[in-house]
Amino acid sequence: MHEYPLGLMGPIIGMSPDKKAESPGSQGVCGAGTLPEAESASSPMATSLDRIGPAGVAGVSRAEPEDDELTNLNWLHENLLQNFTLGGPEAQSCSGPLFDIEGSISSPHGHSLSSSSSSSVSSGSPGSERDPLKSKPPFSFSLLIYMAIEQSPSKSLPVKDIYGWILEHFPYFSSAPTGWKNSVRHNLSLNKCFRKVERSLGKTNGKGSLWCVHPEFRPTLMQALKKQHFPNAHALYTPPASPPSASSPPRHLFTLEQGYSTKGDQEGPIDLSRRDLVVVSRDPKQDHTYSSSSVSRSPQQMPRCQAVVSSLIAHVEQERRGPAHSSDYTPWGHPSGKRARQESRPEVDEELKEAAGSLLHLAGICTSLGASKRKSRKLNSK
DNA sequence: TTCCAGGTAAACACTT
DNA sequence: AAAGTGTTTACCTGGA
Repeated sequence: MHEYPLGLMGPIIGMSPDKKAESPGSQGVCGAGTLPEAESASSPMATSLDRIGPAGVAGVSRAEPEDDELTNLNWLHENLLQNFTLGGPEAQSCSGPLFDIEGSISSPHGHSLSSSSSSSVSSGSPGSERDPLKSKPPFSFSLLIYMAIEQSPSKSLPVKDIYGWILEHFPYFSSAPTGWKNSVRHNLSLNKCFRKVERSLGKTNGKGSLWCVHPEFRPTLMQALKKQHFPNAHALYTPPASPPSASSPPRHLFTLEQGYSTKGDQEGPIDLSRRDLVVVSRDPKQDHTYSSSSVSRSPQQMPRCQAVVSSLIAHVEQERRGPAHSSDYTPWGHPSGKRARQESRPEVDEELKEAAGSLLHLAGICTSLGASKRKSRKLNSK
């Protein structure tokens, strides 16, 4: 019917207002299953999520392993790390302390990210106009939430912790009007990618539920992340295949509907056509577009974003490739971790390959998009 | 011009 | 009662 220009962002935010109607069991699933706060990561829960693929499996060919070289992810990490360094000293200083390769935050509460990056970028001038940390994050709220949840050990976070993660990693929000929290909650509620799981009884510390990422949307979110992460890579990216045409169904739609992208889908050109890097508002109080898909990164911020995103990618990859044990989980505890891995690994590999490819392209790209269109328009209109 | 994604604000209900 | 949380609706903007 229509194509999602983003390739995936379409469905990320509630594509339709009535997500309950679209996924009838979705709420019930989460409602039925409780996620022990501490054990959520290792306690598979019976769920029908992995069976209720919104569109079934018709017409989708499952990914098949490609050549070993491409699916071998060792080179990816090398590439990722190497490319981080291309961003200059900041890249190293940022990517290092942010997360270890497994994606764990090196230290809770702002020390790892905020302080280290601040020292390397802002030179101790908080709120400085040139401080990329105070810049508007180049990610949509969906992706911010996704990153927050993915980075959590239990793959689930209460809203409050999501706030905290965002604040920690994007100090921009610390000085932004509080409306962004509303946006976060709005996203959680509306976005099909996120699911609510109840805290286990007896552990009802704090309000609200835990939120986690719908496993089926993980690839989608991951790809969206990369897309927003390397939106400019299209400048140098030469699609190996013919560009999507109106006659061809949107691949990402398959990806979304399936929950798992296929090799064929992923093998196609990454939709890097999205040029949503327009502006970075330096002053969150002036620009109320807290986060955005229409934001450009300052050159200083790029390595930082790469670090965050790429460590997340590495984190996910690590998880899915790690030794099979009971903690091979999804927040909903897919009944068969083995099966889930079998299905998702090729896909993840594919994504990682794409990410690496994007990074390679990015290596030669110096983000230098023009000034804000949106903001100026906004300001003018106000 | 239209459609859609995303952001924002607000209202409301519920829970702690 | 207050604050936090979750849901829903509406509107706006920008991009395709």
